This record gives sequence, C-alpha cells and structure tokens, in this order.
Amino acid sequence: MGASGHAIAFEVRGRSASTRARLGRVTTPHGSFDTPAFMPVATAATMKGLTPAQIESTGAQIILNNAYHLMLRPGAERVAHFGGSHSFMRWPKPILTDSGGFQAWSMTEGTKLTEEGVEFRSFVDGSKVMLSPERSIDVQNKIGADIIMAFDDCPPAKRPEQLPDDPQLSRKRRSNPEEHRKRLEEAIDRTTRWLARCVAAHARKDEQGLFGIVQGGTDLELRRRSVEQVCSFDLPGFAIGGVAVGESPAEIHRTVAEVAPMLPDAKPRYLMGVGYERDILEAVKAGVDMFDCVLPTRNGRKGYVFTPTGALRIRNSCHTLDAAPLDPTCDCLACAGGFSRGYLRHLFMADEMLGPTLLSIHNLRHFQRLMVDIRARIVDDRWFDLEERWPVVRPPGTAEAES
RNA sequence: GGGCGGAUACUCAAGUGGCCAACGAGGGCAGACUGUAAAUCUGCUGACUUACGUCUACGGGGGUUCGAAUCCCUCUCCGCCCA
Repeated sequence: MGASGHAIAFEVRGRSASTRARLGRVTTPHGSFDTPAFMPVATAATMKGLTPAQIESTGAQIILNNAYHLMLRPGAERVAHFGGSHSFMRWPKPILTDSGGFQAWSMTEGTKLTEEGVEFRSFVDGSKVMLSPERSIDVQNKIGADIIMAFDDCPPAKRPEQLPDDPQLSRKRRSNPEEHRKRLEEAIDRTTRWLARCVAAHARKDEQGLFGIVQGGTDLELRRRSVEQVCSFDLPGFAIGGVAVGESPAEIHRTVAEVAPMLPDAKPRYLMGVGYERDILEAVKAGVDMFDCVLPTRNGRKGYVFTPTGALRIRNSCHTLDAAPLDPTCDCLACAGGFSRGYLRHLFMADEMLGPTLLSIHNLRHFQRLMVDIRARIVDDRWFDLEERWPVVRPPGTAEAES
C-alpha cells in the first residue's frame, strides 16, 4: 500500500518548464509503470493474437481488461477461480480494468439507462444484464486488476450510430443543443452519485486503486462542475472520460487542455480512450499521465501501420515487391525481425493470422517508443525535435493549445 | 460421322428482343476505425471522363429487326451420348 493509504502510489519525478507535462511513476501491487504511459487494450483478457511475452516485447508496462466483456464471458467468478486476471492471462504486471460504462455508449442497442444502472442485452446469449456501480465494482474486485475504474455515465458526443455522413443525423444533433447539454448535466450528476456507490462497494481498497471519472462533454462549465464533484472523493487517481466519443480532434485537444489542469496535481491523470499520436502529445502537454487506446491493435489487425512518417496500409499494392521493413528505425519483432512489407502484405492478402499479430506488435511498439521519447523530452523540455520524429503535427482547424 | 448441351467482364455465375456496360458472389483496388460484440464496416471494379456523355463489349463471322448478350445461318472450341 502506498504512502497515501491507497493501493496505488504516484510519484512525480520531473516537470516540463514550458508545459504542464510531468514525468512520473505509478506503483501498484504488481509493479510500477512510467508515466506518461500508453496502456494497450486487452479487452477479453487477451491482446488479440499476442502472447504475454510478445506484449512485453513492445515495452508495455500496464494493460487494460474490460469488466463488461469478462463479466459476460467467461464470467468474473471464472476469472477469480483462476486467481484473477494476472494469473488467468499470464500477465504478471499491472492491469487496469474498465468498468463497462463505456459499453453503455458503444452498445446502445437494447440498453436501458436508469438511476440503478444500465441494463444491457448480452451479446453472448441475448439475456438481460444489469450493470450497476455495485455490480461493476464487484466484477472488477473479482477480476483483480491493480487499477479499477468507476462505473460512469458516458454520453455520446454524436449519435452512437456511425453515420457521420447522414445529413438527417447531423440536423437532429444541431437542432437541439440544449437537449444535449441537459443530457451532459444528467450524466455528470449521475456519474457522481454512482461514484459514491462505487466507493462504498469497493471491497479490496488495499489491493486495488479506484479511479474516478470526470464527464461533461466539451462544455467547460459542466467539466468544472464534474471535476469539483468527482475530485472531492479521496481516490488514488482521476480520469477524463467522455472524450473521443465522436468529437473532432480540435474539440478533444481543447477539452483536455482545459480539464487536465483542474485535476489534482498529486494524482495520476488518465485520459480514457485516446488516441492518435498528436492527441497523446497534446494531452501530455496539458498534464495527462495515462492513456489507453485500441488503435494500435484494432487498426493493426486490419493492415493499418503506424510509422513516424505517417500511416501505411500494408494491403496497398505499392508494397507488393517492397523488401523494406515497415519502419527502418523500429526495433520491434516485425521490423527488427526483418519481415518485409511485401511479405507482410502477402500475409494480409492470404488472411494469415501472423499478419495481424506482427502489425499489432509493431503498432504497439510504435506507441511505446513515442512514449519513451515523450518521457525523455519532459525534463529537458525540448519539444521541437519531437515533432520531427513523430506524426504529431496538429491537423488544420485545431486550436493552438499551447503557450 | 450423327445427336444433344454449352461458350457472358479477372474468376464463378444470372440474364432469353428495348428498363443491359449487363443481377449476385468471389477476387482485386481504395477508404474508415480514438475507455474493442471489429480478421468489422463503406465505396469502386470495361475504357476515356469530375460529371453529362462517348466508345468498345456477352466465342468468330454473317443475317433478321427501328432496336440483339437474347432470334436465324455458319464457323471454332468444350462437354455428354450414339456409331
């Protein structure tokens, strides 16, 4: 247990002079990890297609599991039977579980939101499943991650259906902004009430640190109110939720730049679900310490390659005869292993499972190397050359977040 | 030698007089993906063109018709049956 009285301790080891970025270390019952940290996502207690040794080879020091998915299959009790997720998936290092609050947003079909919790329809067998703060914490206690997340109410920025081109949808959204604000208000207050229930239900405070989650969309006033409420709880860390749920990169950057500094300086700050390299860099500069994102793995499995000079789609025909590695500067199993773009393309065209594995490894390593570089830049405060080594140039229309 | 059936775009395969540059599937080409129901989803796929459109095309050649992938003749090739 850390000096704070929590299972999780946070130590700030250095600060950037020109930005709010800080270098740190979080210590958990299963070891510590350096911050700013990128935490890859292993939803169902597996980093799809990778062994723990392969995960470790990417430099990951902490990974995510998802309470909702593990609750449905194989069941929290089953995971507990094997001694919790660390032992179950053979990953001895830190694990963080997401509470399932995000799934209420991403799987809206057939979900019912009440003060009690969210009623889902199980995608496994179609049965009705109630996920409440108490149930989520119970599940997370059983899974046994080092860091567990509050069960929050995470409203979408857009309609959940992925139809950004549908003019009808955007008209609907534009026509009633007050309705959306009302929804956000409801979400932050409910998130606070649910947090109190999470804290009360948490049965393993000495072994697992519970993080609170701030909501409020892109509305600064609502964010401020949410921060006041959530940070009034004595918790070992706080997260910014409700970001990257449909907003533009510019909105993400602005919101994070505003909200991160409001969170307690002495506790780790976790930006949930973000993101692209540019998003991570901007958030680090705003004072965020922890990130998670499915992009390196999900996109890697589809042939999308992250490189310092930008994205590569390995299926593109221009790689057919290319003997070069994905990234000549990369030391991952795929690049240092000498696998050519032409070979990797072949694996994808032939639907061979080694392809997604190797690209996931490469993408994960890409993000870990980005974090190593970012950490090295924080203390000496040299940011300019970092932007030459990583594709972090702000997209057009993004607010000038710094200075 | 005779009889019957078949030949459609990269592949398989629908289409039997105009609504056909031709259903569908595969393949190919390209795109999306931010707290993972994601090996998913979307678009394109004869040529030129932003598009309108124009041209070339349903085995080869000839014909009927205002109009043919579709009907007739003939040739080539393939399959099955009879000799």
